Amino acid sequence: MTTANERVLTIGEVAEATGVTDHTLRYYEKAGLLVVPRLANGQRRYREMDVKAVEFIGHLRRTGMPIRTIREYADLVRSGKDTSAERMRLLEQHRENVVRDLAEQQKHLDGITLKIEWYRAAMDQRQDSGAQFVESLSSAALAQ
Amino acid sequence: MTTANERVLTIGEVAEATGVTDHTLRYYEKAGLLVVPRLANGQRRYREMDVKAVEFIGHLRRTGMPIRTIREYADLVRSGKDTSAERMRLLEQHRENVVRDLAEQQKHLDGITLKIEWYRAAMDQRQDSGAQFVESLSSAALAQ
DNA sequence: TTCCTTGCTAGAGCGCACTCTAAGTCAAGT
DNA sequence: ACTTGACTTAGAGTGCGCTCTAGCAAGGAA
Repeated sequence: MTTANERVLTIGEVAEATGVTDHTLRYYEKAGLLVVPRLANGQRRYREMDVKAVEFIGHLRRTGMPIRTIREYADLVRSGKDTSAERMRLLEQHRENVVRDLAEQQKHLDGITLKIEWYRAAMDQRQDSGAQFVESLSSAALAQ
Repeated sequence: MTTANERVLTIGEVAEATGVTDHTLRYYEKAGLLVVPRLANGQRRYREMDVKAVEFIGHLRRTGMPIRTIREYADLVRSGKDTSAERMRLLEQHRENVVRDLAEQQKHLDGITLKIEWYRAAMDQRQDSGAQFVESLSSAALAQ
């Protein structure tokens, strides 16, 4: 079922390929996110699936999933039992969180955009009608 | 120009109103994000504009602007000079960063959604055709 | 008066996710 | 034989943004 002569990568090659430092790769492994096979001398050799796992961990991390939750997911994957339902539930829960966060960030971004537009209006105004406007602008900038 | 009898709030009231703890409000002040007037006995009294500032800081923080950058902005606001152009530039720079981050997060979210759909397909498959599928599912879950 | 609440300061502590250091192993190249 | 470079470990250190503690002061209610 498994392909016998799979191409394997050193930790340095995986770091290069994924943009995750070798330090962090070891850290992920120690944290239980990965289990990577070793040579007799102890060196790690990453299979294609390990690299894919690192990439998927990237998706989870960069959407704000904490290491400990990724670990829970990884534990489910390795439990031997069929935990697909739980894993799916965990991912769906996370997706909901991310969608909510994105919406919230968008709202905060709108607040910032409004302020930028206010600045632009203020500066246009000043160009038309002299420096008078500047005073109220200064005090209002963090406040308004 | 300034309204004389403005309503002022204690730190506790501002904490209540903004959802930022009193500890954090003091921390923000120490970090140079706020300058809040005091009573003779040293207690803070927040004006309407201070509360607005806290809220705007919230927009910046929750879109990932570091404290030190918010401090730069606050310093510009308080510099006395007309720094509106710089302030606007700083905010626009931040907005660009946020827009880029949001797009990137969306991409990572898509990767997660794909995996969820893969699980759903796998589970549907299993329902149709027995447990055979489960094996490959387990090993592929972090990898695929 | 005594208690309770709310405030103050300086500074320590925390949780997170890395990030780096020290000291060593190993294999290949010159 | 020696150097180089990539790897190994355990564990310390870092940066960020809070978060909390200790010890004190002031004001109002019972």
